[in-house]
Amino acid sequence: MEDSLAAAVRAALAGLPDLPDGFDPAAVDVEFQTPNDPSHGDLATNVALQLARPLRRSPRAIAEALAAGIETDPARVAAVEVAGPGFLNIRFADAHLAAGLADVLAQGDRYGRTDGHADETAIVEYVSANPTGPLTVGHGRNAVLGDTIANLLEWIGYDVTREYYFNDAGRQMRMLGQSVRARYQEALDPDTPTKTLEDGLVVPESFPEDGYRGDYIADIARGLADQHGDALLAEADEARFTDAGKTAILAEIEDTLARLGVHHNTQFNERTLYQGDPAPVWDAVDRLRQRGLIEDQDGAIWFKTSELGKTVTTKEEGEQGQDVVLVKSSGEPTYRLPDIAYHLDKLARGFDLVLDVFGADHIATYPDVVRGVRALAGDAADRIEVVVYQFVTLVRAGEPVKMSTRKATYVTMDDLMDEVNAVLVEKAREAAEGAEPETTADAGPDVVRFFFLMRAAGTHLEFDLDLATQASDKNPVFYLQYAHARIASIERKADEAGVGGEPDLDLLTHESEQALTKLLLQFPDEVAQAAEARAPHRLATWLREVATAFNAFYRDCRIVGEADDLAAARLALARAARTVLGNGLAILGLSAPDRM
RNA sequence: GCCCACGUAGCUCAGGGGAUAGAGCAAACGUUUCCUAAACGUUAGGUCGCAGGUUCGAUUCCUGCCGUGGGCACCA
Repeated sequence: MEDSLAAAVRAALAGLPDLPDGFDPAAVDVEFQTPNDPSHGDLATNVALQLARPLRRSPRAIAEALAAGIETDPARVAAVEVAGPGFLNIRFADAHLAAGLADVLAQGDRYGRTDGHADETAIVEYVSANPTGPLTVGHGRNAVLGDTIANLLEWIGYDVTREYYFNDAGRQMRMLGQSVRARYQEALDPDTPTKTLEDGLVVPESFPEDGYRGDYIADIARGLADQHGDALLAEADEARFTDAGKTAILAEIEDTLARLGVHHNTQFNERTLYQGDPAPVWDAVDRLRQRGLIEDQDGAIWFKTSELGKTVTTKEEGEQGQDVVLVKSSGEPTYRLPDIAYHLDKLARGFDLVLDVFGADHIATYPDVVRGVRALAGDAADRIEVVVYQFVTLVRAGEPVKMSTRKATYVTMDDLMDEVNAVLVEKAREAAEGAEPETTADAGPDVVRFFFLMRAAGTHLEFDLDLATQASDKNPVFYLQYAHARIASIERKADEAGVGGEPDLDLLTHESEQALTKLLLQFPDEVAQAAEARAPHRLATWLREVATAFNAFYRDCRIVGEADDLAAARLALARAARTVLGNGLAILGLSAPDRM
């Protein structure tokens, strides 16, 4: 619709007399917006205001000439009006709305999909939590964002691969193994000598200074003790313990993600980057070296990012170039090297879009990785894109909870979902006056998902546990779901009453009917915009408008009990609204209940 | 100190070069003989952090300052 209107505007422009030399009407970018004020029509363009200077004419005069010269399809456009300083306001014809509505119903659960990126592939990397502990609230925001962005990309045509990258090499994994091993010794022999850490925690003497302190470590160790007795004490290194820890923790993470409705197609193990001949990481180093971007110093391997424009500014020395370490003098790579190799791998797999979702703590690190990739893969590095989200601050009893997996001061996603769900079940029980409530579904995931999705990724998210659980029945997710359930209920009632048959959509002339219809027709555009911006919260915000518009329609227009033809038309509109709400909820990864 | 993000109603947040800046919660008052009241309506609430700049037009873009959070290791 907007494309054809833009073409019509350009055609009208071309027909204007006395155009200045060198002015190309075909090159004018005609943009439309939906006015906030319905009296300004259904679509508006400010093209006349923008052309005032190049055409050296008043915007109002341009707008009037365009309005007079534009040719539009009377079946779709009812009026083109000039307003204000020179806006061109376009009003849809009723037939356009009826045709659009029929299209919604025909497409059903595919309505909203567009093919702007058909034949393109994308890989979205998200969660990628190291298997050193349970999934925390911070990981949860990553998981939900990544999963939903992947959904959005699919809806605009991408063939999407959802990947989980495991940092299963390096120091953290060794630390995990040593932590498990220490707890294993303790499990076998309660008299194992202990020490007290800074924060007062009493641990076995062999427990590493910054080991992982959560109870789950002791649980895993106890499992090993039960299964193997003291046979593992003779193990030369901690590999066996690392493995046991990793396996157990991954299984737990998988369960939590499944509960959240988050899935991946592929896993990528960091370890594989060190395997093969040549191993991808060392191959990357060699190739960087060939380009003169490597310098060996103090036994470490440096990446000469200074030659690629990286600078650091200090008060004493001003601005100067800065290099970064790829491999420490210990022989152990920093995160940068495997990350470079990993992204090269993703590009080599041929993806058109390589999207990473990660927390604000990575904000300063990815440019180094991209520099490395660009040095070796050239402009293909442009396909790499990053969605950075700010951390979730958890507030409990008015106090911020500082989260650290290692120190075991964290709230897990499961805890959070359990807590939310428990409160909801309790409320449902009260509402049912002591009887068992009808619904027993786990509401935790929907509430938590929506909470994470309703805000822009880049904003700090304060999650007040007390408030979130206390006010959880006010959570806007229920507003959307309730509207969906309400429509489903109406459809059941209408069915019983025998409402149906081929609807005559031209009967939908009520203000509330038209307002709702216009909103529903925006859905594909809203999805596409949210997807292009990698911004799920836009869809979440917009869906609320749909629910509100439906509630207004519900208030003003009855279905069951009205004349047959009108009832059938309204039922069709209600069904279209349920289609949009249902599809929107599906993209956000939320359930769309038929009753509540 | 340097880098990044954010600063919009009492609170939590949308919006974004354009016409009168929005929503939810909280506050006050209403709506149920009728398809789900988890709903709907009305009222009240604003110097869009501050100061410059660009522009026909800035809350939106740019610069500086202030505030908040995060990052600035041969940690990831």
